[in-house]
Amino acid sequence: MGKVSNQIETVADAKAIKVQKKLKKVFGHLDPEQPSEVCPIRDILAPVTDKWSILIVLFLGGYSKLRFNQLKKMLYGVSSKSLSERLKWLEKDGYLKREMFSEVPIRVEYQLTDFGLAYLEKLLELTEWINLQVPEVVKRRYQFQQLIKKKE
Amino acid sequence: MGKVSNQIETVADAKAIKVQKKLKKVFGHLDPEQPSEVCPIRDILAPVTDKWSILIVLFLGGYSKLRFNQLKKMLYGVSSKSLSERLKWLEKDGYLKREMFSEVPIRVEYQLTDFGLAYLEKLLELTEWINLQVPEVVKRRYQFQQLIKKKE
DNA sequence: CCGGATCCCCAGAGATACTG
DNA sequence: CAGTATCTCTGGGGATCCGG
Repeated sequence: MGKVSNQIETVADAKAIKVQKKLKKVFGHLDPEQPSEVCPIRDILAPVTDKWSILIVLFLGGYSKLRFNQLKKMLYGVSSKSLSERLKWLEKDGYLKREMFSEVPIRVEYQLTDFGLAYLEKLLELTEWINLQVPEVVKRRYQFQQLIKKKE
Repeated sequence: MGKVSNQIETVADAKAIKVQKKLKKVFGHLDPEQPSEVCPIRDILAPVTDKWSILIVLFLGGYSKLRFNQLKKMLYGVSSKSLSERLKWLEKDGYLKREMFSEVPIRVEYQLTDFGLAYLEKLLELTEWINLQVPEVVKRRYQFQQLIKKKE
């Protein structure tokens, strides 16, 4: 039994070592004392993995072009301020382009760039996977809640 | 030229239609008036795509088991409160398991579950991709900043 | 001592009203 | 219509405390 346990540990450790190599590439720094100037996760990825940014990219993927208020309706619950900020950020990093038409009333259209489309692909892989996991996660949350209740 | 333009639009639209089909699966509701009870993005995915959660999963992937303060050092900048909350959330949803050893001093180890390892795989795909994009994003941010300065 | 929990405080998100 | 301005207030960080 100890042998089996050891084998399992070895497999897990071998896996961990592979991941560590990838981590070094991604972080550049695994030493917290000497963080690299730009952390891919903290500075590049995380700012566009929040709820609104993900929804913006997915909906722009699904509709090609969308106006400000069209997006706002689809992302029900978002404030003008948050939507505006998220759009500005996504534009700044090159995920989407903003086109303004000086008509009356004014019209502004947002559309994914090639870079945005590449990000969309990654997001679709992630969202399709999570979609399959929803029932299990909901179940686990419920079970966890029951455990808390028992303790009280 | 109009013809070329139309072709491009057609290609983009065909792409959009494909994405729309996937969106319907992921959202369950594309009608904001009738949002589904559980939105995979808002309720299941987004809570674990924040900066700290991503880093936690990646580091647990790289080290198999980690104690609270080990994690805290690796995630330099995180507060005990935030780390504690994120760990609790990730445990609740089944990404990791928490093992407590009633020694003196107390020892608590965190380790990814199979579900957590599956999520790790998805995160690695995403982070390896973003890692390749870092230079371009940094460049675009700089250029955007220059544009703002010019306007001022 | 370690792993949090608690309290306090502030930046940032949200709601509302307003404007080019 | 597409945002800003303003106010509010919650969520997250820092410091401190505490049970095991």
